[in-house]
Amino acid sequence: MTLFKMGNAAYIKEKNKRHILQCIKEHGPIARSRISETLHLSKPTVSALVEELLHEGWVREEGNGDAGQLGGRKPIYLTFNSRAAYIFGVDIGGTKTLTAVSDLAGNILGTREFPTQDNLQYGLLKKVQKHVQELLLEQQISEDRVLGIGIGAPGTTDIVQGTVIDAPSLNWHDYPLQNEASALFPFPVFIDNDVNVAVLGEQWLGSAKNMSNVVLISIGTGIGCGIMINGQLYRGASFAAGEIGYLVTDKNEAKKHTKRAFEGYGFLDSFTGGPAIVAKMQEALGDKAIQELTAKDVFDLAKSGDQTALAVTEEVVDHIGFAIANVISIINPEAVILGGGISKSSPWYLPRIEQIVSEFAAVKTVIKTTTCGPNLGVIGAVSLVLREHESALKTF
Amino acid sequence: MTLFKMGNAAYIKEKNKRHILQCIKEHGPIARSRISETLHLSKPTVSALVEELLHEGWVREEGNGDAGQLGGRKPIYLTFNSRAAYIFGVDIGGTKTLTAVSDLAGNILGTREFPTQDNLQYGLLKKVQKHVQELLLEQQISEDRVLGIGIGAPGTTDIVQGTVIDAPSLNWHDYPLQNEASALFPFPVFIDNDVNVAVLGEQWLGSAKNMSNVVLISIGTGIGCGIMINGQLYRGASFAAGEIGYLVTDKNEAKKHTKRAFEGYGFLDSFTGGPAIVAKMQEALGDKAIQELTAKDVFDLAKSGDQTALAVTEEVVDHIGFAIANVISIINPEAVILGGGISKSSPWYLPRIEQIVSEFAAVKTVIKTTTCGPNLGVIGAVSLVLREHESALKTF
DNA sequence: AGGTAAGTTAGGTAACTTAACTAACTAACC
DNA sequence: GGTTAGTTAGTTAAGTTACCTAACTTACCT
Repeated sequence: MTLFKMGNAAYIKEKNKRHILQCIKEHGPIARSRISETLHLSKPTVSALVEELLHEGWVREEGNGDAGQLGGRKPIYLTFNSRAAYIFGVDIGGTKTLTAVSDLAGNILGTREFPTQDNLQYGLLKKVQKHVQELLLEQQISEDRVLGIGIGAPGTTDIVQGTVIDAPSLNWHDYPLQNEASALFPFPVFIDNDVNVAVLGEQWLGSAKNMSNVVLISIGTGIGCGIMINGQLYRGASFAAGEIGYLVTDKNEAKKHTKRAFEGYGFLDSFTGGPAIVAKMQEALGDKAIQELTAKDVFDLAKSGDQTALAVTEEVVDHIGFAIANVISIINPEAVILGGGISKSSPWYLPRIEQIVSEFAAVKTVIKTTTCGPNLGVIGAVSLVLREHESALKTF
Repeated sequence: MTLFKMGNAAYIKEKNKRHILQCIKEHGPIARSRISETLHLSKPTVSALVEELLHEGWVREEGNGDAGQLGGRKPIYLTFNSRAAYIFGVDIGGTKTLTAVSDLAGNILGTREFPTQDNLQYGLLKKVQKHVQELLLEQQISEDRVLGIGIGAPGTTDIVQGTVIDAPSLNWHDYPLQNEASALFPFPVFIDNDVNVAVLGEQWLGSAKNMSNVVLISIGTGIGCGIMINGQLYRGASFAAGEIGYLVTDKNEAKKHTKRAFEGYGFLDSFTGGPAIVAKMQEALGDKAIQELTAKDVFDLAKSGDQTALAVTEEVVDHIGFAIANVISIINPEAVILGGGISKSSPWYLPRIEQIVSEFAAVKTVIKTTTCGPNLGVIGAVSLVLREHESALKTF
């Protein structure tokens, strides 16, 4: 990839430049003089690098501030130009695929979506490409102003090879997503697992803002978990970190099943997965089985007071609670964020999870729900681009 | 701590110097010219920095190598001088406290030990200090040649405050270990949890050599787990990462107990802890209960074929197996290393654990046992000093 | 001798720093 | 109300440092 260089003067200049840009981004309107103080860089250095940043469009001079009480020249405020470049985020979900453009601050400027399943055969990426072009036109953005496109895929993803190892809902196996996408877009493509992408989003603009160690647990079609450690996404030795669908929360139950029972999915999946919930419910209903039942229906029934549904969902929530407690005992995150489909009805089951966690986890840990809403996936994908993109400073 | 400086020329020089030293350390006897190639630094730069390293004693010129087939000047081989400085490692265990001196390559040059419990009241650190002085004398090492002393403590450790939050076996609660020790030694003191220290050791010189993502599970008095992620120790948001004594592997069993049952220790501890094992065995024996029974006795009995002991230990091993499977599903490490007291009898129960892991964990993962032997603790403590010590280059 | 490789010397460049400057403003005094 | 002193923001100029390239010496092979 990028040439291995480490010790020359250019490296230190770029590093300082990055720091200055970061400082302006974080500390809002700020004067050169203040940057010099906080970053322990000399005033001339800051001025020179800011000059370049101004030229390159990353930064704007935004009017003069007031002078201090004791007098002195007015500071010239610098602000980060979040419109210096644009980023595309794509959230490939089991049901729909969302495409969005955002500025550098994560403001979603426009979105498009289409049903995933209908377009699987014909070329899902072709459709995304169409939406990207529509959004470019709509928002009057020129291609060379786009930093890159981030894609979150619902399955294990090898970000080194750029392939989706396994995404059952899309029937993708070792699908070279990054290569396929790179052929369609004139800017860099970054891909990752949907849960990983979700933590990135939540840690950037959601309820895990600025937390260095945080875990997002997504409960939807399956159960998954994205882990951030030391402010960085942790993917594991073989991109399988956070596969909590395999957690065993009941060893006696587990021993009853043979290996076959879990082929392709884990112990916990067989209790908390959508199909499993429906099956359990049907079994409990016996001859009163309902046609076309979904997991959401079961939860809705439970909420409305149905005793059978309540028993089934309580069991599910219990399993999830213990799984979360186990994650906490191992990872000791600052907070656990709950996301995914079921997180909407969180007020109902959150107390039970909190209770289990407070009783059984090694440390008291805050449990929150996502705050990014339905755009979490695309926001995370955008964040992925910002984090992985090496040269977020190169002139263009 | 160390002054915040990042952008000046001195920084890049030190960085390059470190890289060169690292390169010599790793790639054995190596010529300046080869360093220049592998590190992409110019020959004059390498020569200048090597000159300094020679002066400071970190590096030695070790005879000339042979010239190449096509002729040319013979290379001057450089080797890392592992005797440039020395490090002390202290392993405070529940039963004994080991003190060792090592060189920079991790060679243990001498050790001393004393029973921990007998010296708790009188001043454990005073005794360590005595042993350190003895070793300095014995090995003819002058104080100012010592980089630091690393101490592994059997309990949750706050490495920022430098305190041991809780170490039941020593009756330490918020004990300011680092401060207390710093008062006794004329060189820097570094402290950490015994399990954390153990992974460091195992990753430096043991069976996890050079692995970036690895987990060490220690089964002794309690069960604990040290986690390395991206080549760095991961301690968690509140130094409680890896508290697998709290993992719940049987939610129905867990729900039977009230919170009180686990006060201070976790669900798994209540099945795999020494006292728990003994209690289970006595219960199984009924009126045939044995006086003065220890957990080790139970395992020994099981190994000799005692049916009651076999049943009890099998249950314990099962719990441990599922706990390890859960750790793997969450962390996805390159390998899991088993350590601690019981790891000696590993050939006996390892197959069962491997079976559970292969059946229930999300990914196939190698399970190994420690290879550092009884010195793992002190080697880890030495490694801690090497890793935490910022200025492993400052002249002295 | 001619070729090759290791390591050194000399000169140039690029980035930082400090010190001194200009610019712009407040406060206070005559 | 005008002048002067003090303060802060940002620029200019000179000096430092650590890197690089290019040309060299040393030492060895055939």
